[in-house]
Amino acid sequence: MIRLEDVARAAGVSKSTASRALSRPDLVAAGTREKVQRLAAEMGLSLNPAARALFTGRTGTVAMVVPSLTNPYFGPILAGAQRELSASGGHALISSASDGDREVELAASLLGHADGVLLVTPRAPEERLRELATRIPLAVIDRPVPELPAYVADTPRGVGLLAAHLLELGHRRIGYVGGPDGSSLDRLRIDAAQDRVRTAGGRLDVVGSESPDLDTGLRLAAHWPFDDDVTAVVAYSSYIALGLLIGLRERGVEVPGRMSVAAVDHLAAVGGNGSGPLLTALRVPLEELGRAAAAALVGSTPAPAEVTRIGTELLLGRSTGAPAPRSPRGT
Amino acid sequence: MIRLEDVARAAGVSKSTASRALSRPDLVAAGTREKVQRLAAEMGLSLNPAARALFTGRTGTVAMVVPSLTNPYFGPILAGAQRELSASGGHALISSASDGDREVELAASLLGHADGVLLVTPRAPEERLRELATRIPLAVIDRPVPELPAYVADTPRGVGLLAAHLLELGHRRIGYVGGPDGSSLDRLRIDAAQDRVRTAGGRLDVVGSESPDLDTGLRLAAHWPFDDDVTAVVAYSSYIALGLLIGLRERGVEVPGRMSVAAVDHLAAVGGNGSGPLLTALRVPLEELGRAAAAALVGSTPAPAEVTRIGTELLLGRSTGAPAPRSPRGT
DNA sequence: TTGAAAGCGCTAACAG
DNA sequence: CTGTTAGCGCTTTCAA
Repeated sequence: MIRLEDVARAAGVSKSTASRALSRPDLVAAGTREKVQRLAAEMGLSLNPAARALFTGRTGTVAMVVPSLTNPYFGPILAGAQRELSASGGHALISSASDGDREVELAASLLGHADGVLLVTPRAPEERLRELATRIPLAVIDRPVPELPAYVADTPRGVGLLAAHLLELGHRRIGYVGGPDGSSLDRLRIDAAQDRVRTAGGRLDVVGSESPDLDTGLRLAAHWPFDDDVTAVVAYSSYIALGLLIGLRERGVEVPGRMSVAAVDHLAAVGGNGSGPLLTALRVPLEELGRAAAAALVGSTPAPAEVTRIGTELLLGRSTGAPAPRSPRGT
Repeated sequence: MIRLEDVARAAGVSKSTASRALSRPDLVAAGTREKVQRLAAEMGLSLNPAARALFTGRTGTVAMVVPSLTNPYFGPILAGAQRELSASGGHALISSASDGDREVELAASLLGHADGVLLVTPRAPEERLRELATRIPLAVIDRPVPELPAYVADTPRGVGLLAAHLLELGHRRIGYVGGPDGSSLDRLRIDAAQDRVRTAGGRLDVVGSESPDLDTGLRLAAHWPFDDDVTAVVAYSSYIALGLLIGLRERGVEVPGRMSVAAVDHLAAVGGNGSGPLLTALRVPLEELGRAAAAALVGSTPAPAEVTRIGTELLLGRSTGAPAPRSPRGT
């Protein structure tokens, strides 16, 4: 590995001048500058990041902590953050934490390794997160933590749109498949949906704490957890929704004929061959979430310690339709 | 951030003794050792990784380069590698490279940041990869590169199993949906399937270069690319297979009644409620791939420069069955 | 505009 | 068993 000193010697200048020619070009004579830069490129100089970090105290790296690397929901978030980081010459450290304690522990252990930590849907108590933030720059994704820079997809608002759509189609009894207990965002979503549905004189039945898999959807379709008069279901995960769609159809329940299905993310809501996407869902700007949070962490100005909400968009697909008539009079 | 010197002072010893008490405890008197260790813990000492790396030349970090962070196929691989790394106190750097050039460029730029690089399904020419390996320790996942430590899922063998299964059910005309051009593994898979199918007097029809999405499957179901006498399809991605399953059923083609569908990975092959998994597929040990490759990179002994094949397992699901009779005599 | 020198925090020879 | 010392490669005062 070729060092600054090698280039300096080749250029016939001192280390200091070589260093300046690269990091503060305006401080050296044009001729010297160009010679050093050319040689650096030719010789393939790569400044030792450790030495650099030791002096500057900055690593150029941001760490991302996610609950799980296998959950496809986090992929786009990581991708967005990673793209933003490499655009500014930085790198992304990544790790997964099984629970809130491990999250905080991990983030703290990252102190000298990264300039900041991006916590994605962290589960530690707010107080611990705020305490952590006093030790290392923090940004949070998909959890609104007061007094911390947080970036959340405004899915509560989006679920309102979803509920409105279903109500407009005529549904009054709607099921909701919720996420892990203690997800503050899921609670907000449920509240938002409740509001709309109740206002319209309907009822929302909630089952909770389901994991975001196809499997969950298939299982729920097989062991139906809702009352028989439920005519539409919203799942917080599009994989659950897809599982429901497949499972219901396998059991002879037409979707959307007898049951409408919708999802709170758009990961599996694909396929618009003229007939519209497969699933009615919320388009959630996951990459943008990651990008914004990463930008907040690497930006020269400290990130504002406030919650930033990013809007979602209703994606009308062919998994929702008018409810089947209650008594088989029509058709 | 509290430094070694602070702890040394508090313990009334020199920096060197404090350093030794932590990294080579056997070289220090029991009393001193315990005092230093206790104080280090109490004061929350965290050794500066940059200083450490500057001296030792090792960062304790391994970089992983994947083609895409949004493709769910890579999640489990990353998870396996990351788990292995953190088990040995290391960290994982992550980035995605859009093409072969960028891959090599990226890996080279990682030189001082990571002790080694894990390339997942890299697309650069073998020669460039071998050249890269002379500059930084390398391990490759899911591409057999001679003279490099490579860990590949033996899906060619697995596809043979899949083909045998379909042939045994009575299928003779089988479709195959292949991946991006130039994937050496996919070529091997196609060859393996061809072999089996031809030997049994059947024919394999291949369409290629499809991206691994649900969407692709839906599209193919809508614009059927195979001859009408094809009675079974194998897709290299389970998301494509799932899309096919949904799309075909939506068009009234029963699966597996009129068309059998199978996949070369098990990501979407879920749901065994007594009736078996939704999809017939190959269980591919993705986490194990990541784990093994990461272990090779951090192990004290250099990784063997050879291809290690990891077996797959046939997962019989309810998306495959006997072909429908050609002429509608029976039933 | 440039060079000499100090030092970031740590570890490992080398004496004692 | 422990302390002193030097130095990893870089950046930045401080003088020239």
